[in-house]
Amino acid sequence: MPTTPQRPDPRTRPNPGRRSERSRAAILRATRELVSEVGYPRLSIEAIAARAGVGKQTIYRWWRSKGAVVFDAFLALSEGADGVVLPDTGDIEADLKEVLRATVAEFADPVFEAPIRALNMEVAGDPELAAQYRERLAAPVDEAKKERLRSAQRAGQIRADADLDLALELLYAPLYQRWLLRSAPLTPEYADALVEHVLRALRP
Amino acid sequence: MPTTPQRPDPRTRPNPGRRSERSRAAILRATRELVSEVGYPRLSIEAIAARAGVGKQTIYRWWRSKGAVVFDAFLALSEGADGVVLPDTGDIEADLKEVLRATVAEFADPVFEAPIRALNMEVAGDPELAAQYRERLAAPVDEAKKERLRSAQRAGQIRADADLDLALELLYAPLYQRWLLRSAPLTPEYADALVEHVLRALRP
Amino acid sequence: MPTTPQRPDPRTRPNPGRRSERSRAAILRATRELVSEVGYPRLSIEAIAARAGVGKQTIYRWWRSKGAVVFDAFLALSEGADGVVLPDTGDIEADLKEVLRATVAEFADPVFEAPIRALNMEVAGDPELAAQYRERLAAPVDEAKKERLRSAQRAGQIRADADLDLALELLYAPLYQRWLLRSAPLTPEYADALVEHVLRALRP
Amino acid sequence: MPTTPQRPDPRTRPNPGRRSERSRAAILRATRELVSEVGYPRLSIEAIAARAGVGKQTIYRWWRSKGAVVFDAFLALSEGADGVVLPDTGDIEADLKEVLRATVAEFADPVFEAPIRALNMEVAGDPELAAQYRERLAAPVDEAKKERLRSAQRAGQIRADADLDLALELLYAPLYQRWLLRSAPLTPEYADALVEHVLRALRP
DNA sequence: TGTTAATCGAGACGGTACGTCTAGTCTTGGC
DNA sequence: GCCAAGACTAGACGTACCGTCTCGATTAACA
Repeated sequence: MPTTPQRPDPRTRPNPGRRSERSRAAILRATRELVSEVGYPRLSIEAIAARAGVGKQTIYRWWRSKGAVVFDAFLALSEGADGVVLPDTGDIEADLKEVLRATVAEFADPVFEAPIRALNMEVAGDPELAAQYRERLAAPVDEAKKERLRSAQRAGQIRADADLDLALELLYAPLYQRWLLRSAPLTPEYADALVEHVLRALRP
Repeated sequence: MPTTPQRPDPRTRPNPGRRSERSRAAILRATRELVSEVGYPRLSIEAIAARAGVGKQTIYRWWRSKGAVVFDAFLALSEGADGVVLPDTGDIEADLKEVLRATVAEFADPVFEAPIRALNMEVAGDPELAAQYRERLAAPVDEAKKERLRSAQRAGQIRADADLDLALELLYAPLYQRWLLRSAPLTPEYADALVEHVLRALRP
Repeated sequence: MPTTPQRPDPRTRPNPGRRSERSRAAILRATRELVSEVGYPRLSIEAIAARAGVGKQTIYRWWRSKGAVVFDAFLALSEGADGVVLPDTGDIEADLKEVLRATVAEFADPVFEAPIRALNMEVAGDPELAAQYRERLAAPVDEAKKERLRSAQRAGQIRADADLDLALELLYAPLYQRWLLRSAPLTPEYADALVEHVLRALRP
Repeated sequence: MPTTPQRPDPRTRPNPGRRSERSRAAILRATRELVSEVGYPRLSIEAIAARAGVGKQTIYRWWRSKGAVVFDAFLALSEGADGVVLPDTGDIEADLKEVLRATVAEFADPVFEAPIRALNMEVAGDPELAAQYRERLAAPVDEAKKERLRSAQRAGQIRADADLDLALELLYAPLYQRWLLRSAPLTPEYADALVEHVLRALRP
């Protein structure tokens, strides 16, 4: 599904039916492959076009920048995960530890690591992409997380007046920072400690 | 002071006295100017060399990459701030709020914002630079912050067994993340709320 | 008209109609100007591209080397002189003296001298260029000269079994050598003496 | 022995005894090796200095240009051949054929061919070197050749009033031209034909 | 014999140009 | 009118050398 302004929505698409779905898929696929192979900074539009068997203009026609292509390429992967729901065993601490440990594992997996890092670097430098990132990737996941926290509020495990946005940041930002800047090792124990500290701040 | 492997320490420097201090200073100065003028992604080694009145080889001789030059350029600025000491009024909450509000203000200042963002993007993508970053920029400041937290521990305002590294991350990572990804506005009130929440987790 | 292997013939041209005639002409024109201004050894592809308002790649795309560009630049000048015919008054000695005196004059003219010398130095060092030189520049002129010698044979002024290739060399090589190595002054009298000696060797 | 203006003569040498003969020999030796290995156009002063274990300045101090070094390097080889004498069996035709066949063989030997060609290209482009070339390399050999022709004059095999300089050019220039421009194959038969034609022009 | 000044190896310096790569635009011809 | 293909201008990349300029460290002549 389209992401960039040029093609923001399948229903609004300028020339419906004229765009080659074949080319679009080939471009995104080539982009994913190349990011894995050479890394984001060495990725070039030339190489994408060549790999995809596509004219460069076809890329420039539909995407604003290299970052936008990469964004779409990996957005396409996470799409379909729309109905994200976090586990809810009734024990918020156990559930959060599980989720954060999963995140730690994801960050450790080089297959995911490279493109996610690329995406984050690009997002850091491009406010427009950042907005896309929030709307299309972060927001749905964050909403699911907040829903789990609300459930904990109803269960009396978290203060009723807690700022859930801040709570999410307290939970995820330290992990994110360690990963992005490689400032310290990311371990399951770290995830646990993080959850324990944050819950201490959130309990009634 | 030197940062890159090629010139790791003035005392260990390969050919002491042979390197032109004049050129080194001109390069770092030109780099700072150009980052401000055109931004990091549009910064080129060619332009730095031209602006500094220096041969390109002189840059390649002493720095590994564009990122390394930028790093040194801004490192040189923060140097001299070696003996960082945080305010200590005896009230850890008030002191932390002041410090975090100052950080928020710094991130809001476009003069600092652009190069720091550039540096962070570069550090995110280059493990070697990341190590330099931790050692030379982050470590001294973090140590000062931890010293203030230790003082609070002695005053009984923070638990004696608290993990201070984690405490620092809880305080700063959410702020860092909001700034880097522009995921939400950075306000003094946010800084206050952050401090309040984190202290709740750390109190005895 | 094309010279280099990459574009050997307008009819065989790889992508007919794709190459920019405008750029090609600008490049050859700029080359001629620059050879005159700074001389061949100081001629650079960078400068040609800049003067022609052309990307460097456009030069590298269609020519193998600086020498090849220079070759084409001056080949383009002599083209059109395809139907060279030497004077034929019936007196072979007078006619040859006239032609060799003209060659002497040409070598003395600094406007022609510089590029021809550049071309000869390049041809001396590059067998491929040398082949082009023979085919496209030397051959037609040599053929015209041999035709005049054949006419003299028919008139009984030159032996019927004379080796005309050798005859040409005897006539022109001494002149060429004096010019190239500047081993002695080139004068009209020298041209006359040369003709007289060579004809003595060729007469029946 | 010195060649360039900076060191024109051992007796006039500015600081007699100060110059390192060791360095001079190493430079010329390295130059010969490198010309053979990479060819003249790819020869660089940097490489010569590195190979010779010499500072670049030591080369620039004593030679005007790359061409001057190469010139000296190969001049040193032919020196000692001062007292060149051509064979004199009494039969000028046989003797000249032998000498020209030897020249043809020399031009065919790749060991000699490469540096001589390099030297000729350089001499063609540098009038000052050309003068050196004439004085130090060509003159002695030409004098020996003319001496043989004079002997033939005395023997009545060549006209007494023949211009011997022109005679030499008629003999050697065609051969030189064929070799330099690779305009036709150089064979012993060609040498013979050349001698026969030229002698026909010179006989009484 | 010790002084002193030129030469030496070494290599950093400001530069120019190389030949390659990519950006982003434009043009052609096929579908 | 989109598409693949690829030529175009533009300009940065990182490398190779240029010729000049310090640096000490020899080193040879003179004092």
